[in-house]
Amino acid sequence: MTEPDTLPDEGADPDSPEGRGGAASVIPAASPGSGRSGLDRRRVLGAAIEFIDSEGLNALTMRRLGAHLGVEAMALYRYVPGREQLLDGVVESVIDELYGDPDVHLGASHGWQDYLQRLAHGVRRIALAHPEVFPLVATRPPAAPWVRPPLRSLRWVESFLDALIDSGFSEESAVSAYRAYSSFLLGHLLLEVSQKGVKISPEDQPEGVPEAVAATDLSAYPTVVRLESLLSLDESAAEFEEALENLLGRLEVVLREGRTPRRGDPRT
Amino acid sequence: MTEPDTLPDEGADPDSPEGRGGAASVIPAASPGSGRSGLDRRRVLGAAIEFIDSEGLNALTMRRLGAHLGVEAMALYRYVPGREQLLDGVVESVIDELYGDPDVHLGASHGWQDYLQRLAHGVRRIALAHPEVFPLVATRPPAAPWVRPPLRSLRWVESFLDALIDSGFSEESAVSAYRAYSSFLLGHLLLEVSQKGVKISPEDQPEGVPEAVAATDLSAYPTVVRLESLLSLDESAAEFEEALENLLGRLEVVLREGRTPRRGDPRT
DNA sequence: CTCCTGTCGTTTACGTCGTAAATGGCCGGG
DNA sequence: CCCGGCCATTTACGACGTAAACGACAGGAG
Repeated sequence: MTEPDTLPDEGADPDSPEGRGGAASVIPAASPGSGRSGLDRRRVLGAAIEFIDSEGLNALTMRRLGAHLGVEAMALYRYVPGREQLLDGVVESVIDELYGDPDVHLGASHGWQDYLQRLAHGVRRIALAHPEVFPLVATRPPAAPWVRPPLRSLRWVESFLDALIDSGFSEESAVSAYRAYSSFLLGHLLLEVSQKGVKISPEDQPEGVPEAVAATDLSAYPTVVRLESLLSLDESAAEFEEALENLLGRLEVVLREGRTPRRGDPRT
Repeated sequence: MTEPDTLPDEGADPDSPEGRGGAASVIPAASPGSGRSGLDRRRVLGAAIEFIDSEGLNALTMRRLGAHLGVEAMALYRYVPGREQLLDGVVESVIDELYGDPDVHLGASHGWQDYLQRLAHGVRRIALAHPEVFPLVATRPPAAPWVRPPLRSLRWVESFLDALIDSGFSEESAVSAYRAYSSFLLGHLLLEVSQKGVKISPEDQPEGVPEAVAATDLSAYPTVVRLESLLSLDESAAEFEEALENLLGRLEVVLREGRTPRRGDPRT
């Protein structure tokens, strides 16, 4: 399964925003002249993403977004029906970045494992590029109960199912794989970005006295204290990779044995 | 009423709110008389949870919560510093319901697998009892980077690590298990509640003409259409169980082989 | 050139929000 | 009896989302 080249030696995360060519970056903006004014739905959505990335989700208001675009708040309503739909548009735009990622393919031309691996890393790249937006991707109610985050578009669901079915999966197995894959991506990536957020977010504490900070009393939790350095290690990339490979392994068994795994079946 | 009969055999979900004795239910409220007035931090938090469960997260405002308690909004500020901290308190209260769950233990007295299984189901019960609150549990920035949702309290982290270490896991394996377990819980439960939300949420559309509804054009997605019935099946309980068992299986291997699994190691 | 019509951003306005500050009722100990 | 502390209310302010009316300006038709 070749796989997209992987980690050189230690550390370097291939999905981190700086660590790659530049897919999963900002929206190019539609207008040809692309000068200052000339609003546009794409531009509004792009500015919203940019704004959330840099100021945080809570800071996004119609008025401020307007100001960011050099325009009054009400001008935005010509391109977006309201704030909620603006956020929906943001979510849609962000996952649409997948289409622009040259490493992610819509079909399983190099095998389903390659397909799933590339797709997973593509989504991870997006999550890491927009850590403040990803929780929105994760929690906004999907259009239909069977469109699951983070692959929130019919087109990707279709692509996913086709890829697996074309590769020999039964329809049941493909659907069940879709569910397992969604859970896996959502859990790992949401945890990873929420953790990333905490590294900076605790609203810069301009403590006059850096000593005696309000560090909660840890004496009741000796194990946590003892393992603090282990717990603080950021192994996101390795964990992601390992969980992904485990999932692929499970699916391989399902494919080989041609069945949907069921409770009560004898193991392996 | 020993449960309103529900699905007879196949489906009965042991974690669904009706399907159990009654752990993971509302807060008992502290005051003995427990009549009308006599505000209280516990009561405020309890009312907030109740309110979110019944009206949705977006509907919660200080003023409305006040009204719900028969009180003006400003009265709440005597018990809670502000809206954000109110939400933090809600999250904390909700996971504290774990302590009241007789099926969840703090130690691994019946083996680590029993411990993890009970804990997982306890959290799932909470998620299903408060589907509108759970996204908050999942996305609120945690206190420290190594306190991961959904087990957002030092006490549970301590309990988790101790349980595994006491059962023979190395410190590294215990930490790595903690991470994998968190991802698993978060992904599955968030997906499950978000899906549950969609079943009802699409703001009741009082369409005059039930025909020709704005159903998006599905003709471009034949596989999705063909598999719609499969996709719509709600197999949450089984998926959860299967993924949990798979995780336990992985951990068993880690424990037996006394190592932290690493990329590149020969597979089983 | 003038006028008409459509597009698009601005102005104004309203109701609601979170919350700081001042106010007022009540209650138990001197 | 009064009086200080507790605790809910009242009042007030700035920011928010958005409905509605209002210009400003462009380009085609006469």
